Amino acid sequence: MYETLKKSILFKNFEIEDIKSILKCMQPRIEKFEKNEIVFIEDDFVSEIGIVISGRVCIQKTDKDGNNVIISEINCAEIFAEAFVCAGVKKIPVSCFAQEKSAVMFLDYKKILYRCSSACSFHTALIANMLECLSKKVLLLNSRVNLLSKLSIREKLLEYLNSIYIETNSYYINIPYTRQQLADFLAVNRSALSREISKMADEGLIEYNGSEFKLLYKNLN
Amino acid sequence: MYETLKKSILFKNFEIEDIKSILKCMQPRIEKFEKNEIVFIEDDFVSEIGIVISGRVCIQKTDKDGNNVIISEINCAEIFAEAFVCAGVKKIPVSCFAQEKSAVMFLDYKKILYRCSSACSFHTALIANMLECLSKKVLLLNSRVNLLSKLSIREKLLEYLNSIYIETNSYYINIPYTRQQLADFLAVNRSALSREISKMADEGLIEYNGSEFKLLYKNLN
DNA sequence: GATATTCTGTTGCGGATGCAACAAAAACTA
DNA sequence: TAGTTTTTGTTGCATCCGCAACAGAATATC
Repeated sequence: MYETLKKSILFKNFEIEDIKSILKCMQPRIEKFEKNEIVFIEDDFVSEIGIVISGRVCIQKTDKDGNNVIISEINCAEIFAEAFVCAGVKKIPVSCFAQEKSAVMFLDYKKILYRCSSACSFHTALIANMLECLSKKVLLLNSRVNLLSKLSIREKLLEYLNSIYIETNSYYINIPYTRQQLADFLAVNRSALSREISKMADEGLIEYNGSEFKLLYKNLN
Repeated sequence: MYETLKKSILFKNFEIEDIKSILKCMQPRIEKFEKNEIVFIEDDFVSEIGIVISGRVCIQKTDKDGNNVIISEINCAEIFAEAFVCAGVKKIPVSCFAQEKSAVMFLDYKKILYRCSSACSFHTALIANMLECLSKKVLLLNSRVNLLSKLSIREKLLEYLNSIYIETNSYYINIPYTRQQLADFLAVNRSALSREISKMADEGLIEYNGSEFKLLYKNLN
């Protein structure tokens, strides 16, 4: 667990021993979730920051027509709910589900922000890391806005695949979503997405098999 | 100017005298812009946080097909570019234009983050405010993702008008955008937006005149 | 105040996509 | 393994919306 925490941005530049003593002071709550289990749901009162210790969770929102949107995927060592807690929002406007069997550590945000006697020396570094977390989340959401503002399903999908390509630098992409989830992420209809994917395969832009994609158009230029 | 700064979240809980001494230490750069003038443009090297002293600027992005998206509007006393600077992004992936005649103060982010001899006592409070700025921006972008994930122009527009209604608690809404800008904000085609707006007026949902809207559906329930 | 420019609404057209229904494939369960 | 459930791809239909073109209104420029 400490190895995972050490990888998280929140504990960047901390040694495992440091993390241990900070946690001793913060008295985090650790909770385990089965696949598809609710971590929290819209309108819950959330006052703690979540850190994924193992597994993977997903932030999403369902509107009154039943349309579901995946806002972001939170992987191991990543943190979530920090912006709402940090901004003092009580009733959280999104839901969170475990995508697979997961463990989550919850930290009281106030204990990060305000000095306590023993964690005092780590305090400043923790806050600097918190700034980094938040600003990275802003960047993530910026790219999300960028994707969602594309007009066609094809453009959205290419934008998404491209972002993974840039991250991994590989033509072979394995996405962490089912078709329905991918549709929810791109904010499009599932069957229309399937249709577009197979059309793109017909045109020789991509090859695919379930959640595995190969980018062919990347070879062209 | 100091009155404006005092209103900004970054200088929350500061007295004007405090702000003056902080600024003396930070040596900000103040620049003036005419309407539609470029504040910065995509791929510029940006290392300073912007605060709008007067007027209004707009963060947007144009893709390779020439489609323009308005990411956010930055009003007087609000700050911008902070997330990119804070996250250490050098080449900024968005552009910024003055929406009207404006003045912008640019602050070196490092001088906020790292203590200097004279501003030392204000340092902690500044960073706490910075956290608030960033978390509020995350919330803003979250609602933006929520809006853009709506399927139809009508839903997007209603989502937008509703958010303003909640903010102002008034049926009478005056939006800060031209039609083209509203279309860019909702990520839809301008003429299709105009069509939908007049259709909604035909159906008695709204009344409008240019950028003035009256919500009629709000009276129904 | 005259002219030029920009903004807005309107409309026809065609294509993209949401939706529903269904069948095949895959994954899960007992 | 057999049966059940979930996931995925396919297709027809209807409609929404992007696009282009244009005209009138509003605004800016001189």
